[in-house]
Amino acid sequence: MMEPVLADKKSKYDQRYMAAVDAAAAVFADKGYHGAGTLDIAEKLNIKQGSLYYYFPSKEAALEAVCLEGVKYQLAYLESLLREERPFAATIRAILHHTLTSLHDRADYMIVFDDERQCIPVERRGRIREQSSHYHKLLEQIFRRAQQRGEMKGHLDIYISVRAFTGLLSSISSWYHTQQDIDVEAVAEQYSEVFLGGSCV
Amino acid sequence: MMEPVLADKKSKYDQRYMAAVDAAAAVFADKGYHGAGTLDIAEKLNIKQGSLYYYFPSKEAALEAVCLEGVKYQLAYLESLLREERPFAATIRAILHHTLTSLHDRADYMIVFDDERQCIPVERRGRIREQSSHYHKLLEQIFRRAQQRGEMKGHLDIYISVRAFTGLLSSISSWYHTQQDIDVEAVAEQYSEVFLGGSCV
DNA sequence: AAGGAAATCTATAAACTTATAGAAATTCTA
DNA sequence: TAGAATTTCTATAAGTTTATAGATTTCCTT
Repeated sequence: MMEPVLADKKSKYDQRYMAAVDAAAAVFADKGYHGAGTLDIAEKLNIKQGSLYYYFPSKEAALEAVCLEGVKYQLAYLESLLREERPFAATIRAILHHTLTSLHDRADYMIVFDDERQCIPVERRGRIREQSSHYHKLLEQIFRRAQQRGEMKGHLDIYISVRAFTGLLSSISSWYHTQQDIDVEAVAEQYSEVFLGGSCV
Repeated sequence: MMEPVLADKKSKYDQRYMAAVDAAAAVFADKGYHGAGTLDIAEKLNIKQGSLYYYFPSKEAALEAVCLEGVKYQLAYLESLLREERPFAATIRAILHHTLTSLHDRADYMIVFDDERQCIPVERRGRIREQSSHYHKLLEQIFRRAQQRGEMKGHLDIYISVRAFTGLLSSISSWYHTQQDIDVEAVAEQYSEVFLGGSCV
C-alpha cells in the first residue's frame, strides 16, 4: 500500500469509518442510545451486525465517536467567532443562526450530543466533558469581553447568563426537529431579541 | 373491606403504589428508561422483580405514571398563578422560583419528564402530550395577557417567546442537579433579569 | 494474474431483561 | 380466630442484544 504524494483528503477506510459514524448518529438520534441496537446501525450501513465491530470496538465507542464529532464542529465555529471580535449582539445572532443551520444540516449529531451523551459511562466521559466545558469557556470569554467593552449589562453573572443562553439554544434543538420549513433568519432574529433585549417593556 | 366514613387520604394500596412510582422515578432519573431495569426499581422498593407487576402492567406503564405525576404538579402551579393575575415580571419570577424549588424537591420527576418522556412509544403518548401542550397553552395565555396589558414587548412572537422561556427553564434543569447548595432566590432573580430585561445594554 | 491486505460474513456464546403463572405469605375483617 | 382479600415470592420462558472467532470475499499492488 502506498500513500499518494499529495495525500488524498480521506483514505477509503476513513470515508467508510465516517459513514459508520453517520449511521450511528442517525440511529442514536432516532431511537436513543439504549433504544437502538448495533443491528440498526449495521442495517443502515448495509452490512451485517457483526461486521460493525470492524469499525468500533463497542457500541459505547460508537456513541463517543458521534458525540466528539458533533461537538468538534460547534467548537470550531465558536473559535472562529471569538477571533473575529464582532460586537456582542452580532456574535449572539451569529451563534443562534449557526445553531439553527446546524440543526438543519447536522440534526443527528446535535440530537445525539444533546440527549445521549450522558449514556457514556462516567469512567469514559472525560473527553466529552473536556470538549463541552471548552464550549462553555468560549461562551464565557465572549460574554466577559462584552461586559468589559460595555456591550453587556455589567451586573449579570457571566456563568448564569451563559447557562440561560445555552438553555435557549437547546430549546431550539428540542423544538426544531418537530417543525418543517421554518425561516431560519426570522427565528434567529426573534430569539436574539428575546435574549439581547428581554421580553419586558 | 370497609371505607372509613371520613376517608383516609390514601388507601394502603395507593400509598404503596405511590412508593412504586417514586422508585421508578428515581431509577429512571438515574439510569434513563432504557438503561434501567425493572429489577432496579424492585430493589429500591425492597421487593422482588416479579412483584413489581402487581403495581404496573409493564415497564412502559411505570414510565407513563411517572411522567403524568410529574407534570400534574407543574400544571397545578401554573393554573394557580394564572388565576392570581399578578404582573408579568412577578409571574415570570414566580415560575422560575417554583421550577428551581421543584428541581430540589422533586428532582427525579423533573428529570424523567424532561429526558425520558420520549421513550413512551408514539401510540401511547397521547395523554402526556395533552398535558404538556396544556402547559404551553397556559404559558401562552400568560404571555398574551402581558402583551395586552402592555407589560411585554408587543412585537415579540408569543410562541417563540414561550419557547425561549421553557428553554431557559430546562437549562436550569440540566444544570441544577450537578450543583449542590445554590441560592434559589439569587439564581431565580438572575434568570429573571436575563429573560425580562435582556443581556444587552 | 498472484499474493497479500482489507473488509465483510457466518455462526454462536453468554448475558440480560421483560413478563407470566401459580404458590406462599401476609393482612384484614367479620 | 377462620376465612377472604391483598401482597409478595419463586421459577421460568421467551426474546433480545452485545461481542467474538474464524472463514470468506473483495480489493489493491506489483
